[in-house]
Order: sequence, then structure tokens, then C-alpha cells
Amino acid sequence: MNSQYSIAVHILTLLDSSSGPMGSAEIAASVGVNPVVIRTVTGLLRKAGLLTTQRGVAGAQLTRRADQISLLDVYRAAQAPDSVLKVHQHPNLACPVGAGIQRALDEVYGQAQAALESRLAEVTLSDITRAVHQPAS
Amino acid sequence: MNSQYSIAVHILTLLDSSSGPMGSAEIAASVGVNPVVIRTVTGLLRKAGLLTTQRGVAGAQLTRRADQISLLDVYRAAQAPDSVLKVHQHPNLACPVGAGIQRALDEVYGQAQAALESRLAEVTLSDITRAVHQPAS
DNA sequence: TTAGATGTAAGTAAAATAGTGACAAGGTAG
DNA sequence: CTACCTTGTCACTATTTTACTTACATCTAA
Repeated sequence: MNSQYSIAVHILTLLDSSSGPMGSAEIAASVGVNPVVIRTVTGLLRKAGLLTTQRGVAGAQLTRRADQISLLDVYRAAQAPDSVLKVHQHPNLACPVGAGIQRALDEVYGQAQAALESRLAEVTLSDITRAVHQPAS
Repeated sequence: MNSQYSIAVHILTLLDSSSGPMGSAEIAASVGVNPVVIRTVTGLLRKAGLLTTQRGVAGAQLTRRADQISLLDVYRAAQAPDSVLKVHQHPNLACPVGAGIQRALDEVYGQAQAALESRLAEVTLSDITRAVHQPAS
């Protein structure tokens, strides 16, 4: 899943905005997906230590303050791709260019990915919560 | 297509490395795809003004020096996505968070995309050609 | 005219993504 | 302890993207 990341941010924002704990059905209603999807994503977030849930009892809750959670934390937790840019896979290794292009692209793509992640690292869940509740500009 | 971008870079690197003009079949052999794919991508690159081709006559060639072509130029030409990060599509607008999450994410994703593109803008086709022909480190 | 190249449309195959149903495991209230 | 609800997971189906291929009109050059 690819929009898992956005769903993860949505879930965490909900938890940050809500006073009490929220069940997967309730969260699902806001996100607009099946509760199973919510439980899958909260499972990833739990494994990453961003929230806690308990089997059998409704409700997930953050493990730390929202301003201590960056969007990069969420990105990693949601198993988003290591690189959003993909190299084509069957270059001809007998050709000098075909043989070297993968390494060259991996290098550049790595740098571009780092730039993207670095920007995500600067935004916290608190920033998102604030933006979400702000009246449309 | 998603790896179209990488294929585009591969094609341009080939042209930059080659002395004479190269036909779609020849290029296809190095990239490892069907010649039709090459012709499709060269079509995009031609529309973007990065190379020229002529119907009926074999061979594509760059319209300007390789150090005057950035990977961002290629990114745009290859119709790569405006944003590599995607927002989920059915949030519940009746929920405050559901109503505001899209705008909030679009904002952040736009910044992250800008960071990525900015990095791509700093790399030229010459840099890639150089890296490609460098012995493995 | 003939051979070979590009440009493009149309269609098929494969793969990634999304969505759903089922159920075991655990918790809580009565 | 029973009934009912919730989470965690698996397995399966559907939809959408992406990849690949065939076919052919158009054009060039010899």
C-alpha cells in the first residue's frame, strides 16, 4: 500500500486532536476506509513505538507528545519506500552505459530521497494538527 | 509508467556518450526494453525540447550540451508525478480532521517535493555521464 | 520502388494497490 | 462464566497502474 503513509498521519492527527481514546471503527469513519486497514496501520505504528493499543480493548493512544513525533518518524513507521524514485531493471550490462547507469542513478536518487526526508523531519505531528484545525485560507 | 524517468535519463546519457546518432533499436538494446518504449520516451523528450528526432531517419540527438540539461528538466519532461507522496482520497469531510487533512498534507508534500526537485536540479546530465563511465568504487 | 526508421494507437499481460470477509485471541461488563 | 465487543491477522477478490507487445500509418533515403 502506498497511501498508507497518509493514512498513518491521519490516524495520529486524530489521536492528537481527540481527548479520549479512539477505536478502529471510529478512526475508520474519519479516514474513509475499512477498519481492517486502520488496524493494519496502527499495527505498524505500534511496532514503531508511536502508539499503544491493547488487544480486546478499544482505543489507541500516542506514546509521546505530538511535537516529539516527526513526519519522518511516521514515514519510516509506515513502511514507505526507501526511495520514491525507481531505477529501471534490465539494463544491458554488456553496454558501458547500461552497466553503470544503476549505480549512478542510485547515488542521485539517494541524495534526492535524503532531501525529501530531511524536509519531512522538520515537520512534527503538532504542526499538522495545527494546520488541520486552522480555517481554510 | 513510473520508471519512464530512469529510462529517459538512460537514453540521454547514451546520446551524450555516443559519438554518432543512435536509433531506437540500438538504444532499446542498452536500456533493455522494447523499441516502442524508447520511441515513446524520446517523443516526450522531443516535446520538451531536449532532443531531436526525424521521422523515417534513424537517430536522436541532444539539442544542447549535456551540462545544460539538469535531471529536473528530465524529470519534468518524462511526466514524472507532480508529487511522489500521495494523499488518501476519501477522508470524511464531516469530521474536522478529515476535512482539513488533505490541505495540510498537500502543503507538506509540496514542500518535500520541492526539496527533492531542488536536489535534482543541481545534477546535470554531464554528471551522470561522468559517474556512469567511472570505474566502480 | 523497396527497405528500414519513427510516431502512435490499441490491446494484452503482469504487478502493485486497494478493499473485504472471516476468525482466533483477548478484554470487559453483567 | 457467558455474551458481546475489540484488536490482530490471514486469505481472498477487485481495481487500478504499470509494463510489454502487436500492428500499422508516415516518412526518408538509396
